[in-house]
Amino acid sequence: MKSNEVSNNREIPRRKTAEQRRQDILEAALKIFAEKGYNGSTTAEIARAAEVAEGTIFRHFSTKKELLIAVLEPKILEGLIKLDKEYSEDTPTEFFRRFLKNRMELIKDNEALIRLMFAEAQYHIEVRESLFKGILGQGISIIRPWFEKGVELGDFRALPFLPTMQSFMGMIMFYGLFGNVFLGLSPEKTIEEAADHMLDLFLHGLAR
Amino acid sequence: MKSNEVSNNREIPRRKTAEQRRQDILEAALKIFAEKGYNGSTTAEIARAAEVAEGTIFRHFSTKKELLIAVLEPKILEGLIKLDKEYSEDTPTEFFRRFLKNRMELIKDNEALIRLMFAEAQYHIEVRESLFKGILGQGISIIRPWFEKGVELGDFRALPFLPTMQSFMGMIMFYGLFGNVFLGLSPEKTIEEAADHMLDLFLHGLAR
DNA sequence: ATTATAAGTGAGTAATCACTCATAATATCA
DNA sequence: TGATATTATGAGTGATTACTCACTTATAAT
Repeated sequence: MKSNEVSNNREIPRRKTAEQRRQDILEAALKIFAEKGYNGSTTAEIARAAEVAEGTIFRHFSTKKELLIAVLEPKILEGLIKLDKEYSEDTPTEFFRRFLKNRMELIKDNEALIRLMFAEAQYHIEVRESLFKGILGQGISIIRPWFEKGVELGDFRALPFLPTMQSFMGMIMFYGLFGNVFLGLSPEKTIEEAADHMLDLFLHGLAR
Repeated sequence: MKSNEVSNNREIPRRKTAEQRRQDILEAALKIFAEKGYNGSTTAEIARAAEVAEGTIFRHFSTKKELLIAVLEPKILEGLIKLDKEYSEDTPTEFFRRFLKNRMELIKDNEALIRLMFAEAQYHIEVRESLFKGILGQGISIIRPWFEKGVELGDFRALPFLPTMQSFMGMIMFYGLFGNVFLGLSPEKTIEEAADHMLDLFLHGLAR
């Protein structure tokens, strides 16, 4: 019988599964890393936050850096897949609205993770590559056909694709990562509102 | 007579001025910090890069953190002032073009500094404040009257100021900090071209 | 029950780090 | 030319850190 199955009246400690421990450590590591940066965090502190002994970390991850990679690597793609069921009946404009909202929500939901990713991407090549493949690259390749469709239909102007996307991504990223911190925007604004404003600006511009 | 003044034929070491030494250290520190981050850099390494003894660093800066602050603090405002001579004859649109170009050049010229600043702003309040006051805040306050003038003249739509600026700043920052790295944009494109494209997009939008 | 395996622990370790300080080198002043 | 002040030096220091390992505890297999 599996020992974790049913409560019996013996008063004995029940151990979490190895997988659960791993998750505890990952969760704690994300928290600490996001707070203090990779080099500013200690394995002792992470262990404390995860409520495990320091040695336990190294049973699950052979080095601190491997822990960082594990924190960043897998989660990224989770939220991206949804969009891949192509709503092929959408107009390009409708697609952009959906995409924008999805990304803004994704960023808000994983703010610590993404912030950490951008910060550490500066110093670790692996992270940089992961960031490009995971967030920026995926976004670009999903958008591209819709962009081109929009141009064909005459809905969009035939602007150069990559520079245009760079600006678009910049708007989104900056909103999620720095917006509320630096510009003191009212946080009670919903993502919905913010997304609508950004889309309006992106599609129609500031000029009358 | 000042000892550093004229070359004489005695073969003796000439000491740099204290100020010059300070600059050497600051320059080296910027390089190393930008490369590896604050916590990833060691004072020994900075000393080596500056070609001074490690102790010398601490004669000029009492702590490593003070060195970081000194690296970031003063330079920021240098490039900003130019714009303050108000070209009051400009149209709002012309102002935005000038502003955009100025900021993009400023970012390109100080890429390491600004990249470092954004990275460390996550972890040090002083840096965060300095970033807001120095780059983002200044930009916002310079733009505002021109934005309002543009709305009054009927050149611009009456969009909410801060969210609009957030997107604008996002486009600029992302271009400077991540654009070439992540999106593989052709680096032979001049800033001029990039700025013109960004302004076009910002003013008129993607939609036809 | 007994044994075998997997998982957890935390004191210990070698390396590294920011910072100090006694000494030396250079510059300034009398 | 000395006397004094300023700046530079780098070996030394205590604190911190990532990682190890001998050992304990829990679970699975026989």
